[in-house]
Amino acid sequence: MPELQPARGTQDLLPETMRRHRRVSDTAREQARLYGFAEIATPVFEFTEVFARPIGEHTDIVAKEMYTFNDRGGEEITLRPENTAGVVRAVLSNGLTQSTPLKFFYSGPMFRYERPQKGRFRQFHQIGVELLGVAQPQADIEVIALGHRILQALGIGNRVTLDINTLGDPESRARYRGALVDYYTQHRAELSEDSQRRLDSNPLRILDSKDPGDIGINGSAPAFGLYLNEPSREFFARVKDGLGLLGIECRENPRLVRGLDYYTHTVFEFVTTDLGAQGTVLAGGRYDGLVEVMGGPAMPGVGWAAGIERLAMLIGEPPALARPIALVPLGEAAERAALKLGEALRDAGLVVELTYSGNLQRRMRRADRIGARAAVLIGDNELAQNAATLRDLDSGAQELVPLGDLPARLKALAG
RNA sequence: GCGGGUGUAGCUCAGGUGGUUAGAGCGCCAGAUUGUGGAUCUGGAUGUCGUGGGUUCAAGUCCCAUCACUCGCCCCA
Repeated sequence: MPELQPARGTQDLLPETMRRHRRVSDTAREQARLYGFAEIATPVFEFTEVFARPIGEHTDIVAKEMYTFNDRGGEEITLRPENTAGVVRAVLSNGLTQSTPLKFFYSGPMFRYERPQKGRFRQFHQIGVELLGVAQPQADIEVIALGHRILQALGIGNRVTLDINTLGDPESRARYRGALVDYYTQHRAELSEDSQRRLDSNPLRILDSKDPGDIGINGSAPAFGLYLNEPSREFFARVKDGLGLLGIECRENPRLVRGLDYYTHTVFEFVTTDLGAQGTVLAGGRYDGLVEVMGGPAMPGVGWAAGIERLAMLIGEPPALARPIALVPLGEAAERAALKLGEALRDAGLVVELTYSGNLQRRMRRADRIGARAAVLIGDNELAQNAATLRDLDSGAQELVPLGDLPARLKALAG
């Protein structure tokens, strides 16, 4: 074990970072609540099949990025690489399919065995929503609107753009995929090494290639529009219309292809150019076949997930913390009185920190360091009068205040 | 998994072509100020030079390996 380092791709969330994470997840949770999404939590690990089948055996996530191991009972377990499959499993396990629509919000850690990079970790955190049981495009529109609203609320609406595309229904997608395979197979030798591999694993991905040679070949690749059947075309048009109605700007990107097998119809990504190679900040789509693939009834679904780390890096400073009141006792009797006074002040809702050791000067310096709004000094003089010296640390003014008046006085200061 | 860059104090970084006890700023600690913080002044402590090998009379400095971070590819949030 390499000494005292965290395992590769993991990190400690120290208070400053944690506050940013909390700002992201709290904001998302609150906005999701306004749409009727209820928070749930599913296990951090599941039986491997829960992820392997729905995500797709040949996807990178399943083929090389899952933390999979056998537990002591011999079960094959996987740390969740994403949460949609877990949520669907929970829906099926708990018999929730009777009471659609289902609207869930979640927040928690995910795990992928990848080479770490800026905005990419082996343990990372996602917030996400899933809306199950609604086949209408209104579901797509609301889910995207919720993502949009969260980004706005976080103050980064102007740093991201929304890309949107459709993969059509399974029939359209299969026909298009067939056409692409035919086309690229004819040009197999000219394709980049990566794209030759993609041709076998996920041909739609070739459309998204950054290789200059591939881009040339893509120029005359068949367009999805020709293979979309009428219902799929109509569905996508209604999604776009709804977004327009809500004033949500988006860019139709026919090259937007999502990696997971379960997507159908709408796919979308909010992307930024401020995070290097990791541009995607919130992404998702519709997954109408997933529930059935996992052994449930035919049930449509749409959702998205967002990377908390990535969002936390984009947002500004979180709001300042409430400034504490510092208790500064001097002497044995005062220490005891301060302990009790602290509880009384906290009963009044004040943030109170004790200065634990040292002489007056040291304790006052400590009070200053923690950004205290005021210091409450208690020594023998004060005790004798059942009062305390209240010092305003911003103005430097101080006066003797009866203990009974302290909560009100401090609340006035803190407010 | 592939390719490039970086690794010296808690933090940000100096340390030409190898040469004695490895430096600065910030921060930290102590004092000036034994019932009063911030500012100032004075003094102090920082460290397996990422780790392990190698070359050399001598390695923070050169070589190899390894680990971590970082940028890009792949993929993705």
